[in-house]
Amino acid sequence: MRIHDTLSGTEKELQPALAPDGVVRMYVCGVTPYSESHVGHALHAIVFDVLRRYLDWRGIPVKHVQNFTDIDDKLIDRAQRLGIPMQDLAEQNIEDYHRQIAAMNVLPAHEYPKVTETVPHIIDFIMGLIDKGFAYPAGGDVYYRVRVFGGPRYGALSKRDIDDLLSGARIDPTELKEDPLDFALWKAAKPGEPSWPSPWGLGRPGWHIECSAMALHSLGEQIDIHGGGADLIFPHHTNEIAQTEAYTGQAPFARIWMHNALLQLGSEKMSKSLGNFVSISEALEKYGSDALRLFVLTSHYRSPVTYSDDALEAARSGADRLRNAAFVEPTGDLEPASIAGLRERFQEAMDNDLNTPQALAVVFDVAKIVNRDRDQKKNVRPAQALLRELAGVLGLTLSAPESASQEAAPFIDLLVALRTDLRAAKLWALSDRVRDGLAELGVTVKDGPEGTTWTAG
RNA sequence: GGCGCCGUGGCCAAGUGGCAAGGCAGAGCUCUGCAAAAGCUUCACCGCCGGUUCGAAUCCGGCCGGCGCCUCCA
Repeated sequence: MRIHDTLSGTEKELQPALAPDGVVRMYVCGVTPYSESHVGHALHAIVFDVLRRYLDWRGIPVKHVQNFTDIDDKLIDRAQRLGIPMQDLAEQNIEDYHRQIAAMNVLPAHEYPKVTETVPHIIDFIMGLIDKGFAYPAGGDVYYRVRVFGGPRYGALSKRDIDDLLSGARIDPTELKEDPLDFALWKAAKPGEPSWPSPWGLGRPGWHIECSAMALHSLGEQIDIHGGGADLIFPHHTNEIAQTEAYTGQAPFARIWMHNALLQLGSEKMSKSLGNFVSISEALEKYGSDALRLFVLTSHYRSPVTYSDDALEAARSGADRLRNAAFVEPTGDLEPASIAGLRERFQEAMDNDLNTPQALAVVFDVAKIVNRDRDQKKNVRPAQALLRELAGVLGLTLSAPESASQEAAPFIDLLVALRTDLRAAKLWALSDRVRDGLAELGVTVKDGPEGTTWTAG
């Protein structure tokens, strides 16, 4: 398959994998767990989950590593304000993250490294950079020499000129940088901050070094795919390239840099620091997992999407349509309609830089065939099986609505049976009263040629 | 200021040289006691202007209108 690579600006063929075992090495930058996850993180998780599922489906083995940056300025600030240890706060939010992505049917990564568990590797990494002249200690800090790495090479990912960056460089008079462009690999501890011993005294890792160290140790010197949100292109991924390529002497660090566009809310980017976010749990409660996924996947991962209730409701209706088709009673036995070519169309779309909107169009086409076969008394099983298979690659569950309660089911069955008798007696007013009453309680009753069915939820 | 992106039917969104996928919403019909679900039919010439080409939504130039990033951020 082909995936757009941010560094070259072109689509690149994914295979063959770099590693001799043929396993695709995929490192995805995860979250800084200082607060609840929002739907922007959901989009990110869904995009890489779909890539992962698709590779699985194609039989391409993949190792997916996603980190938690659990040492961070905001984490420290917030923990201090709450009066709890930084690690406790991080763990709470990491647990929340795992819960939310599980609720979205996101497959867990194979590894979830944390900075707090990587500090020794990070220190080794920084020492290596110092040895090679790419980094220098100053005070209790250690900085990376951007200009030694090289301007054009440093600006390549973000397509910027190093001298333009200079104007935006953050200048903190307490830092002892040789050059304003240099960035911190290690920060000396301030009073009250969590810290770790190092050759440069007590301190903690800077923001970018953890990912370089984790990727190196979990996946190796060169990897196939490095992913993350588009907001990480600069400075985070830019600095990762500088660190890793300087340390290993190997280039490129990642064959494909894959970035998802950011989710917008109204016209503003949804962001934790802007405080304008919708949490994942909120969205899931309102619309459900399949609707959220459908919303994300109806646009291409590199196009920004705007979160809105209208869009989510439309997605929910679409999800209902797919689910209905998946639950059509497979009673027909005439020769089924041909589904030839649909699987290929799906694969072609996905191969083309994960074109999920086109892939979804195929899924909807399959749903249409299911419904048509049903209406024509044909065997719907082949189309239905394909529907479930392809929807599954996209991580859609198409699961039946949650039954209100198992205890209620026999009573609902009884009411529905009673209503069937009323209908047989053509007592329409009474039968409608039963249906309306059940509807108010959240139970939908449908009369079909094969009898009456009901769903709750 | 620098870099980049976008403008396709009522809404969302693919398509990036050969008569415009899909979803949601709407209309008509079919089925149905009614309803729901479903099927069939119907609904766009692609921001504006110019150019290249046998042919452009798709390439080039200009204009108008949105937006993102530029060291907190998926």
